[in-house]
Parts: sequence; C-alpha cells; structure tokens
Amino acid sequence: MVDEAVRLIHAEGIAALTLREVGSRLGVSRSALYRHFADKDALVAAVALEGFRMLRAALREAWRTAAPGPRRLDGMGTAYVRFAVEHPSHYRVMFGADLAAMSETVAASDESVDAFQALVDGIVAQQRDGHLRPDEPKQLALYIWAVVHGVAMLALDGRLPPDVDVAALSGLANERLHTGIAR
Amino acid sequence: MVDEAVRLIHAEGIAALTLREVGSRLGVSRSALYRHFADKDALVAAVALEGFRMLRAALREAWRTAAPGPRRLDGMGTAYVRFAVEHPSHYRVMFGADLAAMSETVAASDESVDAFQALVDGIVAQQRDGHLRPDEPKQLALYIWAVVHGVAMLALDGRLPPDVDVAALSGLANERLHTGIAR
DNA sequence: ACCTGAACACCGTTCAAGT
DNA sequence: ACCTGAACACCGTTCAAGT
Repeated sequence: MVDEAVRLIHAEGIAALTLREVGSRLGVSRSALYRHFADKDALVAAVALEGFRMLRAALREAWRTAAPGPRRLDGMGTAYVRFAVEHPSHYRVMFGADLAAMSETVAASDESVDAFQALVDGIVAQQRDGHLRPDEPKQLALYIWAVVHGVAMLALDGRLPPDVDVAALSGLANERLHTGIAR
Repeated sequence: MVDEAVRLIHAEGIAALTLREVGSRLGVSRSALYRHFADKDALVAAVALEGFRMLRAALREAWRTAAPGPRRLDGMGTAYVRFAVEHPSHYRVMFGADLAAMSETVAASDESVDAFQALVDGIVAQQRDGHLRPDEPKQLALYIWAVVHGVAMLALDGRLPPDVDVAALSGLANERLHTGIAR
C-alpha cells in the first residue's frame, strides 16, 4: 500500500492520492484498506516515516563517505537536496501541508528525530575539530536545515526559473553556507 | 470573497477552505461564487496575488527604510520572514502545494516577479557599493530566497522545536547569511 | 482475519430556472 | 447581471454482511 501510494503520487501528483485509486490499483475495494490503516492520514504518515528513514540513511551515508576536513558537512547538504529531488513524492508528503495537522506524531518519531540528529552530530564533530563556528549546535543545525529545505522546496514546487539548474543552485548554496558558518 | 477566504484559512486551516463555506459566510449560495471567479483555483490564485503584492510592498519598504551600509539587506530578510509569520494564510497559499498546479500563471505575474526583483535590485545596489560578493545577482537572490523561505516554511509548518523562537532563528539566519555573502 | 457493497456526509462544478 | 436549487461525479469513512 505504501509503495502504491508513492507510485501514485509520483505518477499523478499528490492531489490524485485517493484511497479509491490505491485500492483499485491493488485490485481491492476502498474499504478493504481500512483493515490495514486506520485512515488516509495513517497511510500518508507511513509514507512520511519511510521517507524520514531514507533521508536519515542518506545523510549518515553522506557523512560516513565524506573526506574528513573542513568541507565534510558539504556532502550532507548535497545529499539532502538530492534526496528531495530524487524522491519528490516522499519529500512532499514529509514536508507538505497535508501532514501539518498530524505532524506532531511524525515529527516526534525516531526516524524524523534521528535524521535531524545526524546533522547535529556532524556539526558537533566539525566544531570539535575547529572547522566550524562554536555556535549552539542545535541552532546551527536549524539554520542549515532551513537552507537546504528552502532550496529543496523551491525546486520541487517548480519555483525556480527554467534556466536554473537545481544542482548548480545547491552547489552555490553549499558554498555560501560554508563561508557563513566556517570558523 | 478574497478577504473571506483569507479569514477562513486563518480560522480553520487551508483544508477548510471550501466554496460552500465561503458562500455560506457571505450569505450566498455556493454556485453564486462562479459568477465572480472561474473556479476555486481562481479564488486561491487571487489570494496568492494579493499576498505577492503585500510581500513586494513589505520588501521594498524594508529596503527603503533600512540604513545604508553593509547591513542594508538584512532588513529585507527580516521583513520576509515577518511577512510569512504575520500573514500565514497568504503565505501558505502563495507557496503551498495547492497552487503548484497553476503556479505557472501566478509565478509569471507582475506581483510575483516584482517581489523577487525587489531582492535582485537590493543585491545589485549592495554589489555596486562593494558590500557584497560580485556573484551573479540572480543566483545570489535565489540563494537568499531559499534561506528565508526555508526559515518561513519550517516556522509555519510547526517544524521548529517548541523552545525555538522564530525571530531568534531568523536573526541567526540573517547573521550567517550575511557572513556567507559579504565581500 | 479479510473483504465487499451500500450508505452517509462531504467536496467542486454545471445548468436550467428564476429576479 | 446576479442568484438559486437540483443534479452530477467525485471524495473519506462506516458498517452490516459475506468468505
């Protein structure tokens, strides 16, 4: 069901995600879905949780494989935007207004908290090695998050001019971000 | 109708914006609204256009009243986030996924383009006075936009931890943003 | 345990009919 | 010109009934 929901959003957009269509594609009646999820919000939340799990893995992987040094955080920024661009259906559900109502539960989930923690961990490590300003790590993490989230949202919502390459903007953002927070 | 739509979103959330409720609050049948707007999207677009008009005015005003000098752009960043926080209903419609389908027309509107242009104008002026890196102004503007948009979206969607003050984060963002792009 | 089909209370939208 | 009321094709959700 979760996979089918993601495929449906990817193919037809988030507005086309209806329980009827999910059921139809799975060859089952719409009411049958209620045997597996409490309601539509629960299905959407499951997609969001899967997304946060994937994002967390992508961020940790980016940190792990990045060369140590002052630029080690850059990989996480690139990985974040790339995740959003490569998994727009997940990202839209994770941060869309549709989830705003029930966001408390999803935001409090281990998956979501851990994804953010991966960034905080990286910041603390870079501060320890003297590569980053000794600001409050959580505040700094929120700032970095806002930057990459802003780039991702503008890209996904088609708000960037057509001649602008997302990867190029992401690269520029990483450069200016780095200059702004480096020690 | 536009005012009533904004009031309704403000009071009940964007999901509660229905033509039936708007009509009911105006003491008129739902079908009567079609005499003034082609469909619901057209009403939503009108709210978005009003929002971009207000945002443009707020940005230009912030630039006009800011003290000249290297910090003159900071006021625009603060004004942007403040606009989003003070007019969440407008902002949500302007940048929400609901408008994504028809965003081409709204994004191409004078109101929207002018709001962005206000930022580009400020950047060019600051570069001329030697306060800013001589990067491509449009690219720089997109980066700054991403930063303030990211802060605004996280704040509006309730994604910030409860102990985080939006104004404080906006201030920190402005500081780090400035360091990253100053000459 | 899992599914179906009908029903209910909502949507946006259309259209003939009224003033 | 502007509005109404009924109708249509959609939603999510519930529930008695089936296997």
